[in-house]
Amino acid sequence: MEKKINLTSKQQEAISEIDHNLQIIACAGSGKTEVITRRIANILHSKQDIKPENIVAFTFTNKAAESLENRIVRALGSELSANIKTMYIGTIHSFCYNLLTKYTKQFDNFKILDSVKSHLFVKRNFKECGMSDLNLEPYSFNINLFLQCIEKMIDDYENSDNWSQEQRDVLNKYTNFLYSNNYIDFSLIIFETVKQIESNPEVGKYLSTLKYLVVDEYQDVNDLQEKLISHIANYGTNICVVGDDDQTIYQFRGSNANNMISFSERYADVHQVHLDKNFRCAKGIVDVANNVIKNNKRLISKKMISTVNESNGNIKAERCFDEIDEFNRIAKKIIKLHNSGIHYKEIAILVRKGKFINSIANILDDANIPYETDSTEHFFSGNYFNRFVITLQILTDIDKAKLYECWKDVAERTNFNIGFKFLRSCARGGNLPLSKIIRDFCDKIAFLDETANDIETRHIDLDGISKILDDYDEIYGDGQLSARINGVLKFLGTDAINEYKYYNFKPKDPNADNVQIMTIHKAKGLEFNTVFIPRLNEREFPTLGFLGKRYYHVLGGVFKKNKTKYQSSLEDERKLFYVAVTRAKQNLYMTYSLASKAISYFLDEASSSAYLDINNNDLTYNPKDVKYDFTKSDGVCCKPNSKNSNLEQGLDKEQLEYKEVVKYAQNQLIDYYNTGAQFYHTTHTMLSDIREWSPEKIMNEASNLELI
DNA sequence: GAAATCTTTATTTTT
DNA sequence: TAAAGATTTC
Repeated sequence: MEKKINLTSKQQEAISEIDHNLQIIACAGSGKTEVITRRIANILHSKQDIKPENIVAFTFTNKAAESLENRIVRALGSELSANIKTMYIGTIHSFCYNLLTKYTKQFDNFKILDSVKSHLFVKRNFKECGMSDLNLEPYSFNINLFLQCIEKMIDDYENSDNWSQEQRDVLNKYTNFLYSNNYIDFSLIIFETVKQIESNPEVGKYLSTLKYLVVDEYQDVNDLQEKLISHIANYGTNICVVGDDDQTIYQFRGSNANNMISFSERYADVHQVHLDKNFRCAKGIVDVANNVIKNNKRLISKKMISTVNESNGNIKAERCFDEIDEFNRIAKKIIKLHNSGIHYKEIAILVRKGKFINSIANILDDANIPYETDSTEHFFSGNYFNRFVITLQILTDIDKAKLYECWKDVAERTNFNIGFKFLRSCARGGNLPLSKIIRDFCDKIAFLDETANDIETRHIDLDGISKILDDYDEIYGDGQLSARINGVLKFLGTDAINEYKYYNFKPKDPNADNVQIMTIHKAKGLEFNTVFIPRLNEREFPTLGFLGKRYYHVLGGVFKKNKTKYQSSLEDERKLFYVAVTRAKQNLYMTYSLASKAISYFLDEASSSAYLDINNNDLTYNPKDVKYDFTKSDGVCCKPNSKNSNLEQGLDKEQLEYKEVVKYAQNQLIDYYNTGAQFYHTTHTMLSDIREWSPEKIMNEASNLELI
């Protein structure tokens, strides 16, 4: 957000409040980072005894930390920011890691297991980690499920008296085995830090030097993190929390908006400031967002106000045939916008589910629109991934022709021969790290030849595969080469794709002019001139969610009783929609499909805003040209007699079915199937049969009965 | 035509 | 594990 010269009185109030605990309730686009920045600058300017090292600022991500630090440096000027590095600006996790390594003997040279390495570590030592002691059936090898259980137990440790003895044993087994191998995971970092604060006077001494703590994105803090914050507050530290309970979107990780709501009750002497002016979004966009979020039961009442006066913005919703049609229309619209002078990088496509990113990317490829995404699915289906896999295979099964076949378009024959010779020598003996083998091979075949036209992709792909191989070798590096190759090939074939799903292999280039495709979660805190939100159908957004065996099925007991704690509700999905909408400065384009499920509730709710222009009518199609996939889920329609039916009660079967078929028809193939619905009602022909018919047949049958 | 049974398929992600 | 679609059985 550009720097605002004129501060509102509320912003000024927050910046000046440095003597009491402070809660800033900041709506989207309210310039909260600017306020935090200036407040910290204000502290350093007006309190001579406060040094940067007496201030701590928690951010949600490392990226956010970096940008906050840059802004503080700018705000302070060169003299005051000289020892800015002594101020802690970063995530809660790194803060805790620093404390543990600095103030404890036990953890002073521990390594962190991130989610990928945890996976590999547990896979290798599943018995020692206690995995076989939990009943994960029928998924006894679902490591993610096991790790989920561990994480929830750590979060809930306070109540461990209410767990079964077996569960306490499993957690002990897991932590002890990690610690005996000099590893710690992310949940344990905070857990152990809290323990240290409670017991280690050295840590207490350090905390008492902290005079100011600022917590950004406070609405997404979980209970363990909140405990840490309250411990710090006990040392007399001034606490300032900033957040918006309407933007809590990480409840599945334990984000607890109640922390936000009850802050002023739990902390002494709290001053509250509401920043309700949105400097980002045009009036219409704010109106749409307000009209949707008002359907949540909100405990902190507020109403966001747009201060953008130049235009009301363009807010459109469009009905499309299906998913692919939606993405094609988006591509067309992007070309139009770009021709009218909007940069690609000012355009974002925000999706509820990561799985759409790939097919959107393919369509943008076809339309020659440059884009950027950090979905790694793209990496695993990319040009070079499979070649690396084959190259690794060659190490256990020498096949020169096969190898040449896959590299011949990028390698000269002579270079290739040198590379092959090298691979053969690796296969014979030695124990080089796998990433070194691949890198050296690529070196020898001159893979990173600077004249290659896709040189950037080659660099990214080689870095990506190296990272995966290094992660693998960190856990399995002591094995025989052939065992490691077989293991890593298995990992690459199945688990790696899931484990690296949201990992950014590719550093973002801020100067590149690319359309941004990402999940809404990733768009938190960002803004774009134009935002597209596709797939606004029921059970897509809001998503159906909570399927599959979950941690509370495994753990049962108190975990089952409190399962809603991490479950996302309709209200949580609405918050996510709210976040997506408020990323847009000027243009907001939403699409939904006719040929799948019913229209999203949220689009319905948004339509109570006069600014939303819903285009339901321009859908012209020739039934002969359009192939509908009736084998897909039919959304609102399900068999009333089904055991699992979730249809509302209180209607008789016929009413119920008629209601459902009309709803189905309205949402799907309006004209033809509306007729189809009447036909159903009159003749009692099975709905499933009608859905097999062509539109022509329906029209024909219906006219025989004079239904049209 | 209804009921029972079988089959398929299941979010979001930071550190 | 559980929802919902598909298929079979009665």
